[in-house]
Amino acid sequence: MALAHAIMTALLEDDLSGYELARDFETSLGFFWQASHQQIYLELRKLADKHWLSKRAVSQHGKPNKIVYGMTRAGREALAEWVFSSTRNQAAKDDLLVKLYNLNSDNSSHLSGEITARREEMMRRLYLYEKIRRRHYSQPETLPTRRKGVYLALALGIRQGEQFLAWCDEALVLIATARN
Amino acid sequence: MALAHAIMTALLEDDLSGYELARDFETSLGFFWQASHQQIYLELRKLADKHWLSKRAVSQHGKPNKIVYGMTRAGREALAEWVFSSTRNQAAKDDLLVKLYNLNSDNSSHLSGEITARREEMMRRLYLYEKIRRRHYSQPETLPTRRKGVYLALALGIRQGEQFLAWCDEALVLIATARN
DNA sequence: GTCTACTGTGCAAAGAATTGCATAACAAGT
DNA sequence: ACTTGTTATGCAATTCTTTGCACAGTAGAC
Repeated sequence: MALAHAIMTALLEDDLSGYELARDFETSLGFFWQASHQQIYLELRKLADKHWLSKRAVSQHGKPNKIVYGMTRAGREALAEWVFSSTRNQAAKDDLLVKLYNLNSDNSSHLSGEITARREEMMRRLYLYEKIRRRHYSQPETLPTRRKGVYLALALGIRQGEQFLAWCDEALVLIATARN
Repeated sequence: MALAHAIMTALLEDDLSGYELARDFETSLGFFWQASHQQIYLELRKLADKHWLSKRAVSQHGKPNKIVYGMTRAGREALAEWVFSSTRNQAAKDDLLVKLYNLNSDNSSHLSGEITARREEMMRRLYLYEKIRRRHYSQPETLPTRRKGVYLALALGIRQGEQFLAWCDEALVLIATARN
């Protein structure tokens, strides 16, 4: 049920269409909960059927029309309640680490390549994170409560990201010695 | 397809039954790829049907009989090939972070509790990690290639785990100030 | 004897997620 | 005119994962 709640969380402050949500998911909440547009559109319809979201068509000029969703009172209540539910231990699924268990001299250069690619992706992401932090969260203690939570998610992303970069460097060095 | 490959990876060195695999998944590879026993049993049967795994019944005394699976030549080849496939960007789904986006004075003490619980779980896990590292991976440079890969997965787990602990402390402090 | 815990394997239904495809309005460039 | 790119929404099939249940043998405690 968490996708539904992630979507509602994203709609807490702004009403958004499926397309806008899907795009936002690539940059903010989506860092902590990925979803494809198919999933999002389907879930939005389900949530509207449940009356946790309201739905309205918006005509646009210069662009196709869109359907904008917003939180209802029932939705807000359901979301608030969900926060109190017990959190299941998270996913933790990473192909790359499973692949590393299979490291050998044949695949070491391929795996180095994968790690390098991941490193670069993480660099880009960290750059974004840092930009957001500087811009909106430079003084976390003074933020209103809800924003403190958002800051903390960001802070974890930054910590983990930086650690990941350091790990990539360690890994690349160690794998390089394995190639001989 | 990655569950199949995670299972085969676990079977690279030892032949195991579904039960043993499920148990091992809770402590080693399972740190990077979680799976329930239902999933594992099903996947094992599928893999045996595909002839990527061999299957043999083993009678035991003092315990129910079991079915032990082992890698076949075809399985090893398929696994080796899979390592070269492109790795999709990983899951990244964490309820707790979505919940943090909903932080407010009502739920702050609940969320502190969740974070505390996570922190303790991570402490236990780190303790395990460190034990394994000291015991088997104290000198990574001298390990045979494959073991270097396993070490690297462990090293990432340790780095991320330590960072997570630090983050929990940061979060608990910040949330405590939010409660007022 | 009965209860609890551990070992061991499995089915079935529901829910979540991926993959591939399909459609369509409009803008801007060639 | 034609192609490319962005905005915008959706269906269908398949695969993956979770949840709940079921069965069964053995050991040890009470």
